Amino acid sequence: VSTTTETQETILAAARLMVQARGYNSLSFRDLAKEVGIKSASIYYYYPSKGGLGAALARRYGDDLVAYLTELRATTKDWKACIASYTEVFRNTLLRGNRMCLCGILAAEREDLAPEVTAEVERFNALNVQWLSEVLASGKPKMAADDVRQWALAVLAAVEGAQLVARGSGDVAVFDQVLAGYRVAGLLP
Amino acid sequence: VSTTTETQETILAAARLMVQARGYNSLSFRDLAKEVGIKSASIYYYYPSKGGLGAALARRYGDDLVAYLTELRATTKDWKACIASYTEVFRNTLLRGNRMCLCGILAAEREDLAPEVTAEVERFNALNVQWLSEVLASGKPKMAADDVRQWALAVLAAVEGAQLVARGSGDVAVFDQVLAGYRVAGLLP
DNA sequence: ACCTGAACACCGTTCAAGT
DNA sequence: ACCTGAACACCGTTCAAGT
Repeated sequence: VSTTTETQETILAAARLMVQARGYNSLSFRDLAKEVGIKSASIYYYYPSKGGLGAALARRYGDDLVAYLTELRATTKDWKACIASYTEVFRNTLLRGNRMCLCGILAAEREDLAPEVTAEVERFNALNVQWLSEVLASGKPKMAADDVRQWALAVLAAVEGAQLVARGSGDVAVFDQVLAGYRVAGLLP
Repeated sequence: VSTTTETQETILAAARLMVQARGYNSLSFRDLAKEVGIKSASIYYYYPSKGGLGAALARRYGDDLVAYLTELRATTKDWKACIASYTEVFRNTLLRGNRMCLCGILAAEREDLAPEVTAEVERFNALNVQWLSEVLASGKPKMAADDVRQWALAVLAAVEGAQLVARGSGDVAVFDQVLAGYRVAGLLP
């Protein structure tokens, strides 16, 4: 159980937006500190290193998504609507300044990540596969558990890929077109 | 028509591997120069800036892929075998040091790219969609051209996503599992 | 034509010092 | 408890100078 101070929250929020927009490597402690209103050296009072901040960032990102998805599943009965809301999350990220899923962009930068950050990225993927598996299984009750899991992993990868290519094109319409293609193929309901 | 010197080729080859492994932002001119056997300032004799090198890198990457794919299509009649070889290219990239498609990792770093580099990333995507469209159309001759193109774009995004998630997991088996999921869904033949 | 050392403003990080 | 300035070795880039 960890508590965070107000300053820590400000740091996390600002850093998240910066990393989603420009990547982990481009995150400058001096720029981040300027945004928060402190000096770059002060960040080290709250986080031991850039890796430490990155890990906290990824963990919080996963926690927030799980909170949203849990709530979504509790209030939305239709599994197809659940999947639609799921993909909408990734779409909205693009809409907000052509940003990427935090863990998607971290995956691309894997070789530069501290082990603690890599671990959080893997946890994030596992969380997504878990939730997707539950939703997909509720839609196809007769499907074998292993097949459902494989499907869930494919959905995660496909949506991350759609976001990556759309971002590279700088055009949300590409995201929509790719997802339409997934639906025609039967990957998405 | 542009010719490249021997030194330029050495720079391009070394830089490609470095960017695929660690990303564009992490590419250090000092490290690159050390690899080539010159000083970092000398790179500016061949390329006007990091952006200029990045653009040359992406263009060459696209050219090389097109050359391979054209040859592949000329020698392989079966469209399913063509698609299988296509995905194999991405798989092999992962196998060589957990590397990523150059333009995939550049797409993730889009906000930090010079406009000339972004343009090359978009060209790369277009090249892939074009080739995939031709192959898929040969497999489904009755499908409408727009639908084929949408399918092709979906395949590109899906494979890029599979690579991204697999790299984040540091495990090629994830790539294989995702692709198996695509095949079951019908996205891949 | 091709290469270099030295300088510039940047970066993450450390640390002794301030309140 | 919280913050800072100054220093370290890095970075891309420039440029005058070398052969």
